[in-house]
Amino acid sequence: MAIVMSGSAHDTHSLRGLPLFAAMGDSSFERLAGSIRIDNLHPGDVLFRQGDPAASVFVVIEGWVKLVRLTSSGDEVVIRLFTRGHSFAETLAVRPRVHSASAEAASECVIARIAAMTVGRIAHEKPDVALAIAQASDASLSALMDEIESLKVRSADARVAQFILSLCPVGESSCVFRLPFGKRLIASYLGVKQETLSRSFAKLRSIGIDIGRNEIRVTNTALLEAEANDQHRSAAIRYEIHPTPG
Amino acid sequence: MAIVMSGSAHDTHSLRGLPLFAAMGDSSFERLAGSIRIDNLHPGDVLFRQGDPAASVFVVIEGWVKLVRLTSSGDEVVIRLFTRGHSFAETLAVRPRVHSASAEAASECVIARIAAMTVGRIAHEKPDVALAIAQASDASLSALMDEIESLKVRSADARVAQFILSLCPVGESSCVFRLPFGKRLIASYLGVKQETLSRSFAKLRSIGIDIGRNEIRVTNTALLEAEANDQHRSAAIRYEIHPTPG
DNA sequence: CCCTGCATTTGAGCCTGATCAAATCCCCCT
DNA sequence: AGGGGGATTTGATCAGGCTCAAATGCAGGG
Repeated sequence: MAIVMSGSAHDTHSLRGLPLFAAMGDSSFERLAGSIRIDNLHPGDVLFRQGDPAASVFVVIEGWVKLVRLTSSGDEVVIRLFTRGHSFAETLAVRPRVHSASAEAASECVIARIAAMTVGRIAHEKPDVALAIAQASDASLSALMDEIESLKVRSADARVAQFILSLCPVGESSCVFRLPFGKRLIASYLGVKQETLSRSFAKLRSIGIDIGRNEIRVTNTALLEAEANDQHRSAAIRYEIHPTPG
Repeated sequence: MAIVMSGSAHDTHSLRGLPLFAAMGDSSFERLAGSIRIDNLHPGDVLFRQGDPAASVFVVIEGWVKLVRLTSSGDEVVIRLFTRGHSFAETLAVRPRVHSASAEAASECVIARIAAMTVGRIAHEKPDVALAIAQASDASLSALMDEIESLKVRSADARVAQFILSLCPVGESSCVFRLPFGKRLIASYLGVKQETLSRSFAKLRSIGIDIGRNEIRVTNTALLEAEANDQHRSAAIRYEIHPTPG
């Protein structure tokens, strides 16, 4: 389970498969590999804070990292959750800049970290590295767009269902797993209050989703999927309901 | 006003200042310059559709372009609005992919377009081009994060105020300008219904913001800013309100 | 100048999700 | 086993924003 600190051969090999690294050539990866530092983090450990100058590029190997912003009114909003394979702060390696959000471990986790300067220097020489960065940020872009779409058109219940669904292993019609982090965090990520989240969970129980303190049991993924797509209110067909008027 | 079609010297010079191009070196820009095509678009003109394979990289020179997604239930959500200087679909030049959203002119506009293959080819040789792409996508990332934050914590009224504010020229304490596009679009971008938007506008009238059919008159930017930050409900101080309990 | 069609506004009522408050439940420590 | 203390649930109520529906305003065509 635990991955050894300091890049051993085994680490290096498993990193190679993660999107950011998979997108670059062998020689680029080799050059980078020597500078990769592996860290084990505990929930709450801070990777960087909003306003800090960017110092590293990160890749999540195991566990979860939350990206949060402090609002002017003092509360924190979760912008995004990163897990296995996700990289972040990659684009900041390109040109020294300040982080526009804070990152913090949301669970026990293992992350790879490379000094931004190193990545930047190599990226300036090897286009494939720069392109890998661009590719990774494209993935982020898509993820954020999904989130925006969700926030704009889906109900809180649907977002909750969608989130649980995203935690289920793909292809399984039923599954049991544990929540990787607290419900407080889930609520903030989904943009709802904790009480609302709790009530949402309660509703899900009626379609065979059982949410305990730390454990989730899904008996039928298909039902969950339907819920995530807002079945019930707003039937899909809205236009063409008028019998030819003229 | 109109910029000449087909890259004349003048075009090239003005393009150079736009973020995407400003971030690359002279020689890279020169190579790209020959492949830039300038297009004049009318509202509704489609640049690409969700699902299309990416063919070009775009930069808005003048006017507005909307990035929209079709939801499973058939209605369209505006994900983002691009205007002067914004580039999009840059990251797709890196590795041929499919667009995850559609882009369409939201007003009369002028855009620069470069074949994705050309950009991709050059980016593979010249790191500064790849880096310029990464930088541009970082800007997009920030913008999307702003939007997410806004959707999660701000009220509809605050978002509306914020939007109007974003249209005001910076540094002016009062201004008059016209809406670049319809209110229907604004509503969808802000994630509210048209009726709600209309009522929001009505409220703004009480603080000196007059919204006509096409024209907006702002008498005091500061008031607008306060509104955008959700002044009134939820006063900033929430903690430490208990007189020492023990 | 009137008419028609569309965009926007306004009204009334409802529903989702927030708020405030209290009750439980768990985990962990002693 | 007993007792915190935080996390979660539940209840009651409120309000922001949506829905349905109708009125009004504006622009182009005849």
